[in-house]
Amino acid sequence: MSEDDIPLPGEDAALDDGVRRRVGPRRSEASTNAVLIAAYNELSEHGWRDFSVDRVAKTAKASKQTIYRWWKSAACLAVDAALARLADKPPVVVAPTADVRDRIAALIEPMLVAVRTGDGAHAWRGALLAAADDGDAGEVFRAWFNDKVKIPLRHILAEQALKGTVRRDWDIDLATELLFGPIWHRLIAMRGPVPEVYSRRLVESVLKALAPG
Amino acid sequence: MSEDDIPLPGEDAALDDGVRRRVGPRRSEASTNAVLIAAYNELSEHGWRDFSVDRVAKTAKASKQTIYRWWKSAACLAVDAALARLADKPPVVVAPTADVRDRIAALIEPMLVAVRTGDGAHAWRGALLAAADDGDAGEVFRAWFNDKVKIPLRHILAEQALKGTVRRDWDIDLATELLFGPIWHRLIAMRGPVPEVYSRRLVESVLKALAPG
Amino acid sequence: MSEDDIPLPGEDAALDDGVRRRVGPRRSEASTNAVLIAAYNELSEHGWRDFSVDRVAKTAKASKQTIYRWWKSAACLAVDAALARLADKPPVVVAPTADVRDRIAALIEPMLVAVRTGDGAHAWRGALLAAADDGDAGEVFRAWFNDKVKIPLRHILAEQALKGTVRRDWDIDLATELLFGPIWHRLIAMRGPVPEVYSRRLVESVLKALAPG
Amino acid sequence: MSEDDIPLPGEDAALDDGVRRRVGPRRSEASTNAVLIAAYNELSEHGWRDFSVDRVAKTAKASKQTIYRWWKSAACLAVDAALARLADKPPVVVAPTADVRDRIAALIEPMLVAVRTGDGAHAWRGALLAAADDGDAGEVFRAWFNDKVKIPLRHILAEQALKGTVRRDWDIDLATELLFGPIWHRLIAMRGPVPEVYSRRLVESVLKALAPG
DNA sequence: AGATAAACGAGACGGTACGTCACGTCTTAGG
DNA sequence: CCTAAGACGTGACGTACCGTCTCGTTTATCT
Repeated sequence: MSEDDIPLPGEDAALDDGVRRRVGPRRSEASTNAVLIAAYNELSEHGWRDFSVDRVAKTAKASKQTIYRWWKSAACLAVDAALARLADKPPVVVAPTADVRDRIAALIEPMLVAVRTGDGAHAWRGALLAAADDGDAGEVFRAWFNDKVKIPLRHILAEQALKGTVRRDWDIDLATELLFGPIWHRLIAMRGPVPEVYSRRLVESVLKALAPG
Repeated sequence: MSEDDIPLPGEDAALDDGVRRRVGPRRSEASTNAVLIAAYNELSEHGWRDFSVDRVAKTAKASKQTIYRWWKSAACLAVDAALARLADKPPVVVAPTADVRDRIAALIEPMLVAVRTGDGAHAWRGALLAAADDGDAGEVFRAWFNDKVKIPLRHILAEQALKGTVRRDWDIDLATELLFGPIWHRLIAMRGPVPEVYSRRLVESVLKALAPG
Repeated sequence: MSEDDIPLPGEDAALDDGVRRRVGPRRSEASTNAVLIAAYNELSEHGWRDFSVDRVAKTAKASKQTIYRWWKSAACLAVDAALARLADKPPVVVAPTADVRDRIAALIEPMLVAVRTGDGAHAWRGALLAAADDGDAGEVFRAWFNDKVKIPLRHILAEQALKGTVRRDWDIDLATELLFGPIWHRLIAMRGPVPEVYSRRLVESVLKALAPG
Repeated sequence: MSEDDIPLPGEDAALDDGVRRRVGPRRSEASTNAVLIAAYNELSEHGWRDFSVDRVAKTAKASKQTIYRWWKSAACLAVDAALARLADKPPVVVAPTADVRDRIAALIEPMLVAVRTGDGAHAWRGALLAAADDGDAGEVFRAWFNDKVKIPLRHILAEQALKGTVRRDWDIDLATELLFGPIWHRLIAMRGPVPEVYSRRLVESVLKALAPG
C-alpha cells in the first residue's frame, strides 16, 4: 500500500534529467516503521474492531496526519502492518528441483509460522478482518496473495500437470482454497491457533484433490 | 444467544406445578424480531466494522437498552441475526438412506444459499467477522456450527468408515475445514460471492481427502 | 402533595350514605413511608440533579408505578420527603405571650435544626433545588412555607404593629426574605452548613428593618 | 472556569524568552462563544435539571468533546454561561466619592438587571442551582461572588466603619446575606421574578442591620 | 363464598442524555 | 514540505434513568 504511492528514502524515483521534482524532506523511514510496528501491536492487542488509529499514532509518536498521508484507511494500515512483519522474516527458499510437497509447503509456511504464537494469531486474524471489511485493504491483501501464493502455485501445478502427477483440468482456485481455507477456518471461524504439524496435511489434501483420474 | 436466557412468548418454560416463575412483562417478540431483521440489514449494508447498534435500534424502533438487555454485545447480535435468518428458511431434509454425497451437501447447502446473493454475502461476511472479533459471539457461532455441521458430519463419517468408504483414521476437523474453509476463503479473503455450482466440489474434495488407502 | 390526592389509611374519606366508593386495598402506609425515607436519603447522598427515582424505588423496595401513582414528579417527591422529615420532629411550641423574638425564632428553628447536620443540609439543599426546578414541587414548598411561616409571621407582625414596636407599613415579604434569605444564601449560594448560633441574628435584622421610624 | 485553563486567542500566555510553548491549533474563540450563548439559552428554556449538554452542543454546532475539554462539568458550563452574559454588559461604575447607598447598590444592580426579564430569571435560577448542585461549579460562582461583591463591599464597609456610620463589629457575612439572600429567596424559593424597585430596599436593610448602637 | 377492583412488586419497553472514545480533517509551529 | 501536537465537528459507544406499560399476586370491599 504505502510503498506504491511515494518512494521510501533510498529507492528514489528516477528523474530523467536534472530537473528537480520535489523539494523538502522525503517520507520519514523511522516514522513509517514506528507506525507499522505500533499498528501490528495494536492489532494483536485490540483486534480489528477496536483498532484505533489514535492509539497507533500515540504509541508510534507519530501524528495522525502522517498516518493518513501514507495510508488510505485504517484497514490498509492494518493489512500493511501484518504484511510488513511477514516480509521482515527471511523467506523460505526451496530449490525448484525439490520435492513438490516441499515446494508447496514453502508457500504456506511463512503464514503458518506467523500465526503460531498467540500474538501472531491475533494480529493476523485482525489483518484478515481488515482485509475483509475494507475494499482497498482487501486489494492490498489479494495483491500480496496473488504474488506470493497464487502465481508460484500456478507454476508448480502447471509443471506437475505436464509430469502427469496432477490432473490436466486442475483449478488454481480450488488449489488455493484447499491450501488456505483450512487456515482461515481455524483462525477466523474457530478463533483458535493453528497447530504446528499442519502444513503437510494441507499439501496432502490439495494433491489428493488434484490427483489425476 | 438470546433464546437461552429467557424464553420467548409461546415457548414458555414448563412449570411442573403451581410454582410461580416471574411476574411482570415478558420479552417482546415483536421487538426481538424487529431487532434481528434490522441487525441483518445493518450488516449487509454497513459491514461489521461500521455496524452501529444505534442505527439498529433506530431502524428497529427499539431502545439500545432493550438490545443490550438480550444480547451480550454487538457481535453477539450480529451473529444471532445471521443465524436467525438461516433458521427462518425451511431446512434441507435428506433421508438418512440417501447418497452420502447428498447428505454431506445438505450440511453446507443452507449457508451456500444464504451467501449466494450480494446482500447475503455481505451479511454473512459481517457475521463471520463479528464471530472472529468477539469471544462470546465466536462461541455462539461455534455452538451453531457444532450442532448443525460437526455433529451430523461426524455421524455420517462414522457410518462411512464402517462401510469402508472412508479411512479408519478419519479426522472430523480436517473434514469440516475442507468443507467450509474454501467458503471462508471466498467470502473473507477474496471478498467475493460464492459461485453457484460449488457444493459438489467441496464434498468431493472432502471425500477424496478422507478416502481410504 | 401526596396527602391531597387520596387519603392515607385511617383518615378515610367521609362517605355520606351507604353508597360504595371504592373497593380493593388502600394506599399502603408502609410503602409510603419507605419511599419518603428512601427519597430523603437519596437527596442527601446524591443531591438533586442525580436524584434517581429508580434508585429510590429499589431501596424502598417499591415499584416505580407506586411512586408515580402518588407523586406527580420526582421533584414533588423530593420536596415531600424533606417536609415529611420536618413534620416528624416535635414542633417547637412557644406561648403566644412569649417574647416576640422567641416567637419569630420558633418559625425558623425547625429548618435551622434540620440543616445543622451535613446530611440534613444536603437533603434540604436538594429539596430546595427541586422546588426551584419544578412548578408543582415549588407549589408544594410554597404552600408549606405559607402555612408554617408566612401566616404565623403575619399574625405576629400585625400584633406588634398595633403595639408600636413595628412600623405601620411593615411588609410581610420583606420580613420573610430577611428571615429566610440568609439561610438560602448559606445553603445554596455558599453550599455550606448553617452555623449554630444564627437564629437570634436573623430575628434581630428583621426587627431592625421593620422598626418604626 | 474556562479562561483559567488555556488562554483564549489573543490573550496568549506571556513567553519570557524564545522558548516554544505549544504547537497545534489554539482554542477556538468562535466555538467558545457559541457554546456559552447556547448554554445560557438552554438554561433559560429548560432549567437546570433538564439542562442537556447534548442539546447545547447541537445548537452551538459544537462537539460534546469540545465542551468537556474546556469545562469540567455541565454545572460549570451553566455557571460560566450566566457569568459570561453578566460580564458582557457594561459595568455599573460609581465614583468612590458617591453616596454609600449608591455604591452598595452598584454591587447588586447587575444581577438585579439580569434577573428582571423572565428569561434572565430562568437562566440565573438555573445557574444558581447548578452552583448549588456541583462542587466545582459552586467554586466558580463563589470566586466570582467574592471578587465582584464581597471584597468591594468589605472596602466600603470598612470605610464607613471609620466614618462611624457603620458599627465597629460589622460582619461581612451578615452584610452579603442580607444583600443577596432576599434575591435568592425570590428567585429560588418563590420561583418568581425579582421586582424592579428593589435595590434601595436591600441596601436599606443592610445599613439598618449594621447601623451603630 | 365468590366476584370485583385497586394497589402492589417486578421489570420490559421506547426514549433521551450521559461522559468517553475514535474518526478523519484542519491548524499551528519547528525542522 | 514533512512532521508532532492536538483542536475541531461528527457520531457511536455502553450505561443509567425517564415515565409508561404489562404482568401475576395480594388485599379489601360488595354482592
